[in-house]
Amino acid sequence: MKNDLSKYKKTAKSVRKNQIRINNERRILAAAVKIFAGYGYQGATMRKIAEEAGLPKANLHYYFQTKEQLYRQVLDGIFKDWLAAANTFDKCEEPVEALRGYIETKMDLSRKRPFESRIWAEEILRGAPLIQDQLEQTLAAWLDTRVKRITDWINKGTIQAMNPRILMYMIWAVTQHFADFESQIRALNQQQNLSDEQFAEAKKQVVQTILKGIGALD
Amino acid sequence: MKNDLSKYKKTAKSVRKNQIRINNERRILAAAVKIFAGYGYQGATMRKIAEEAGLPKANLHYYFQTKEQLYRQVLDGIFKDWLAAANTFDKCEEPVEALRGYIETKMDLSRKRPFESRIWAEEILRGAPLIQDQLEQTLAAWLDTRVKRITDWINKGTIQAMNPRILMYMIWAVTQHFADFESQIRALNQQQNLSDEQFAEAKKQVVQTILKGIGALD
DNA sequence: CTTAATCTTGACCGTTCGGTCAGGTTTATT
DNA sequence: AATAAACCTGACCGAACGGTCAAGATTAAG
Repeated sequence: MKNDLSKYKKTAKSVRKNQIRINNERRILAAAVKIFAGYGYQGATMRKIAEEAGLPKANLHYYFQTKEQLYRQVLDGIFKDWLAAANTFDKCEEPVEALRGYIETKMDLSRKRPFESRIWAEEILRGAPLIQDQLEQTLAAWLDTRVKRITDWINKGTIQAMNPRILMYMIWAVTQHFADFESQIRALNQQQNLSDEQFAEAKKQVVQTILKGIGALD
Repeated sequence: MKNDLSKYKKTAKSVRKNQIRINNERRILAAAVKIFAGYGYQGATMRKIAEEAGLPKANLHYYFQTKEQLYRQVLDGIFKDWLAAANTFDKCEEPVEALRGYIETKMDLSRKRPFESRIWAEEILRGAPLIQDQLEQTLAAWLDTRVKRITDWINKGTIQAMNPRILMYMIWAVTQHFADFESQIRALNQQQNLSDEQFAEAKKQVVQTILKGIGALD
């Protein structure tokens, strides 16, 4: 009992795009993430992305008009993941639970999707030329909400007095460091990436240090 | 009673270079720091650096043969500052003193020389193509020494048991975040860079959180 | 003053970049 | 089967890149 969309020809096509388009856009975006993360926006070339995707360069321009548009779509995807990582934070009532969940989620994101973290980092490093608006509006509003929750905890005496914004900056800094500075950590770890065990230890220590540091533990 | 160097013509010239050369190399390096930090290695162009330095492009190639050599000299300068920041750490006997001094020094470095921090960050982000050797040798040895000191503190029971390397990663991550992610912090602070007061507050909270987090305070 | 060394620079070069396009092929619709 | 829409791609383009060079200007040395 499948939906009959035949009578909505054009509408259906714009909503549920051709499978060819869906597949190729996905392939190109995946290749773009890899190349942008590895070389930076300027260092990445359409040719490299095309090679990674296994498509001719001209084909990329058929699906994405310009390099900048392709880059923007990559950034948009990353931004959504960024915000979605806060679900754990919002679900929990107590600071220990909420912050532990958020830190762990951000650490897992660094581990599983380091490319995205590096693209984000480079964009910010360059002064956020393409996502400044989103930072000032969407992210600022997002942060305000969480700051209010943390302020409530402080007022209730569950955690010690502090500046909630600086706490969030610290959490972002530490968790994303394991993706963004991976090559430095590798060089300091006998040229080996952190093993799963080492990363689990790092995650535990990060949670412990921050939670204890704000007086939410012990 | 000044030294007579006239009879050491060539030697003197190679040791104490012409003032013209000294001045121009300094100008070019200062311009390079600014441009590399603002645009990244690939995004920076010799023309932009030349404009910033107020010199013709060909003149840059007279003092620095290639863009890569210029970039290498910039990186070398940053690396030295990086290591020198540990002086405070080494001078102090007690963990609270030593770590507080090191964290504060690194925070001040982020505040006063954000360009250098961003160049370093981008180099690591790209996989440290030019400084991998220095990371694996000089920085690894530097870190080993400090890890031993922290391990001593742990064995003496002055601070709680932990992985000293992860502690250092956390310190680096947080302190450098204030330089590397400055544009993000600005967007979340009513489009204003942190004031001196706000930065001082951040510095205090970072020190407090980390020291308390590792059980060195309270 | 003479001469050698150093410094300066506009013009130029080969390469690579992002992007375009015409014309062919495949897929979907009737 | 016929037509239209969507997809594919080699060849090409102007612009900008890092780098070179020859010839002139300035500085230092004897």
